[in-house]
Amino acid sequence: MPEMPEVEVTRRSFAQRIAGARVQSLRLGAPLRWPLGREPAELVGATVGETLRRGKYLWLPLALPEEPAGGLLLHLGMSGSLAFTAGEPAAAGRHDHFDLHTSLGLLRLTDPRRFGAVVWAPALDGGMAARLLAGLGHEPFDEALTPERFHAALQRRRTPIKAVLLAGEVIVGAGNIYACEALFEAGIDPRLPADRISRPRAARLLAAVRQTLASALALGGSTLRDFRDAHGMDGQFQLQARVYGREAQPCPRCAAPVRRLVQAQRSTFFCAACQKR
DNA sequence: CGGGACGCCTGTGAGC
DNA sequence: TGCTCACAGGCGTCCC
Repeated sequence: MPEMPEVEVTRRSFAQRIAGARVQSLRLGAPLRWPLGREPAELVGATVGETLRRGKYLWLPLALPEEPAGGLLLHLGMSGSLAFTAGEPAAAGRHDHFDLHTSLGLLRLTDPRRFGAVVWAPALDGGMAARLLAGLGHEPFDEALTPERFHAALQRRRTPIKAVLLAGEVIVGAGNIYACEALFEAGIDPRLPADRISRPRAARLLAAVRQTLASALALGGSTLRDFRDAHGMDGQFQLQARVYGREAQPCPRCAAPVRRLVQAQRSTFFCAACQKR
């Protein structure tokens, strides 16, 4: 699934319902991206805290009686989704690779491609979690990320702006869909080296990223194939994508055909007429 | 070091 | 119908 809106929509759809639950058992399916890093039996009896999000990661705090708090860092990879169900859980299917049975219900990770991860860490800023989160940029709605700072960060990269957005080292959360959409909204050619973007255009891009992500959040994210929130609901943003997945269709602004090219091994969709270098 | 390619996996849809 | 191929929302790692 997995850009920031989908992860955040998922978080909101189960965080309140699982908070305070007592862990009863864990079930691991096929290996995910990394090993759990902890004996599952040792987590039985832990109390679930408030689920947080950092970038496209979720942090599920688990308080154990006999040791300082730790938790599970979850990532949904390309094809993962989480479901939280109270009551009688369905039997695990072939793509269900992590089950957290609790006193309030079952949190289940379904991930056909298994690029996702569930990793134990002693703290959000410790162990494996610290390593994985170390290089992340600002949260998109972090007010500390001013247009000036955004522009200054872009000035330090010569890579195409699309790749800079995807890398998440300046600003996290925009994956392939939203990076394409934000660049379209800002009228910026995805091939433009980041350091050639003027201050006013950087400000416009930052606003476009925020507006695109906010819009996707409001629409429950994008469901291209498998994304569902933890209630099993589809997202709707994909229905209003302006360029993503629309190769050869008319640009909604100028009617020129939307083009596709490959950058950093990923498809980029854009309008060569509206998006300027 | 910045920047780019690779690989992890499975599923789906297009084209033949 | 059945096969092969390209492609898919991410990201850590390795190489130059």
